[in-house]
Amino acid sequence: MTENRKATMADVARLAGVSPMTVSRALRPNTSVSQATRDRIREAADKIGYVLDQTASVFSSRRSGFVAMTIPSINNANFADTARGLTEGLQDSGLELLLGYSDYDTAEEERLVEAFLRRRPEAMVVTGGAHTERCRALLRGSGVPVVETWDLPSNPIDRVVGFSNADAGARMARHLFDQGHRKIGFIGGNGARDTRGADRQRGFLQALSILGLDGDRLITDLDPPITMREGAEAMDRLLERWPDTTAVMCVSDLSAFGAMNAAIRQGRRVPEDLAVAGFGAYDVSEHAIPGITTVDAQAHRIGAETARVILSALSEDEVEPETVDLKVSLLTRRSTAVV
Amino acid sequence: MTENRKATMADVARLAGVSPMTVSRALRPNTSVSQATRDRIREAADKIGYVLDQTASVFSSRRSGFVAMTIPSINNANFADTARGLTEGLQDSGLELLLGYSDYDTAEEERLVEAFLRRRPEAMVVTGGAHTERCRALLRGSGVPVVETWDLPSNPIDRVVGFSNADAGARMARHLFDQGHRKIGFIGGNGARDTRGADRQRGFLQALSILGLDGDRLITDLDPPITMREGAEAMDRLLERWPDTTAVMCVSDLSAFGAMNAAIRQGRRVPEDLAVAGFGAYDVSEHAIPGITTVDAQAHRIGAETARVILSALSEDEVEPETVDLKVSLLTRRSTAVV
DNA sequence: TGTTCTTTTGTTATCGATAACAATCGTGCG
DNA sequence: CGCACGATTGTTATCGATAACAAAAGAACA
Repeated sequence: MTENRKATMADVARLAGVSPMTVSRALRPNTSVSQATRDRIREAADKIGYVLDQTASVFSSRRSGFVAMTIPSINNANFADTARGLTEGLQDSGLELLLGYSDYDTAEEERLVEAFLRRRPEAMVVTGGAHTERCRALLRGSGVPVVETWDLPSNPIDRVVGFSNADAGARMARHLFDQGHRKIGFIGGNGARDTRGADRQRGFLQALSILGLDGDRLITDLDPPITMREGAEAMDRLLERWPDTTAVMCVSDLSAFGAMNAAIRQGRRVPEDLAVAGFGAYDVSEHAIPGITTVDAQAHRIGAETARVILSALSEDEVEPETVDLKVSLLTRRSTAVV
Repeated sequence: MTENRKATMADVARLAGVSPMTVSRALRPNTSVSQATRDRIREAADKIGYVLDQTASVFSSRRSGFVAMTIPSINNANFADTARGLTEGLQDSGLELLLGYSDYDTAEEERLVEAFLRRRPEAMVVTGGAHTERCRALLRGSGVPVVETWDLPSNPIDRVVGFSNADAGARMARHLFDQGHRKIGFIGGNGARDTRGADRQRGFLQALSILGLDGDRLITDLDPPITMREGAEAMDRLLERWPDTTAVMCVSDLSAFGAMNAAIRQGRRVPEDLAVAGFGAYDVSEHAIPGITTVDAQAHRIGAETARVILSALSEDEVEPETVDLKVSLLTRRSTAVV
């Protein structure tokens, strides 16, 4: 317990009367060590409270045993679900997941990626397809599989597991149109930071244009992450400027919830006077009153598929980098119902 | 880019015409290297796309450069805020934060802690004061500062930055009593897993008892994490069993939101017919209609204080392990207003 | 019993950086 | 000019585990 020096394998080996190499083997699975020896070594290790020095192990074996992932925000149920799916998918392989968050900032992402690469991960997962040039170069030169997620970059670095954010936006525009709306607004973020949100907006506006509608009812000067508060303030501004708006799509469910409740506080009825839609299939959109129409991006499945792609890339056989397009689905709820 | 072998310091050294040691110094701050040499080396490193092998660096210097933290759930705004506060507080020291989540399971926490310790973190942060015996032994024997957070354990392992969950529950019980309620329920989780939630419940019931009220209107068989859905279902069950209940505290804001909206869907008016309160000061409690009374546990500050405690523990001078009790504050909103 | 094959254990070299110490360079000052 | 001292650079040993190869011990069979 209170040793001045931490125990090493040599200490365990001495106590168990074997060589350090045998200790090394005994503490790992799938190694050729007799059960009796293994037990004796395990016991000796426990006795002196030996904890493997993985820093030495990693250095020696050149296997770090982890996969690194950068996400824009740690406090986001969608990315958390993806991380969970990825963790679960990696479990059996013994790979751990290390997470870092970039705060929707590509410069910070670059810093993070570099910090991770210094620790020699066995694969890298990043969110989105927008990165600094240097970040792309670092990832390309890393020599490990790279997976871009939550997006379908036109010029991918390596592997991709995502969906079309533009499509998701377009889907919602058509839905609102189908519900009879012709004066439709959008609340979203400053696209320079949240490029996926910007893609949804782009797809949304493109669809409006195809449908012959104006796309000028926009509040898009918010700084990601767009929270409930930002959604609420944006809705107040939007309705002040364009009071005859009948439907609004928000870049995320959180902002949609804030926006919807801001409208309700103003005395509008949802969906009778105003339809509201979000994105992401967060819990809050299901439990809000009324329930909020949203898009399910299958966050968990993105993680699971990413795990599969990584494991296949790390397998012996030569594998062609793949791009997995997970289609999104529309969840229609009362917030956009025709009444 | 496409080297078959990754570049090492020796390669950079050769290119820059210096010794590997000088390269090592040049790539670290606060080292004695002339500006000219430093520039030349940096340039050479960039040229061949050299990325420091931190696994070797860590091994050699016995400084891993990271602090590990276990949290019960990654998808929880409170713990995310704490993690953010901790990250920010550690930034200047060059320490990174690695997160792992235990899924409200002490056995999983033990596994996580052991995995982290193998990588020799410079400090360990855990959530709560309940751990397996072996986990406590591992942490005690780790030789690094350990901080337990979000709790005030009676028998701490080392350092503590938290608050009294029992107090928080009691505060809310008294508040509901003061608002005139006498038939008060509680919705929470299975205490074996979420011990902090159980502490809030204990404090809550103790306060009710002191106030001379019954504490039997309980729905506490839920499995953490308690989501909006669980809150909603629990409220349905609670109101079916005890229809005359006039106030309910929920173990978290998420469950409170689900519970409140379930009651509203049943036709109850909040707060006129039923008061609802939560815990955690999540965004949703502020933006819900009506706003939900809650307890602000200062999640971000817990992280910031934890960073301070760690840095002080890692400083040269001998420091006595400290316990920081961050008091909570009650945020009263319309969901518990007298009308 | 001796031979062959498999399983178990041991030996040696090595991963890439940095600590600790040594040497050299450069500058200021008497 | 020569000395002293600080700044800069180099040399050597080392961190702790594991890969690769080698040897020994057991098992199987004729």
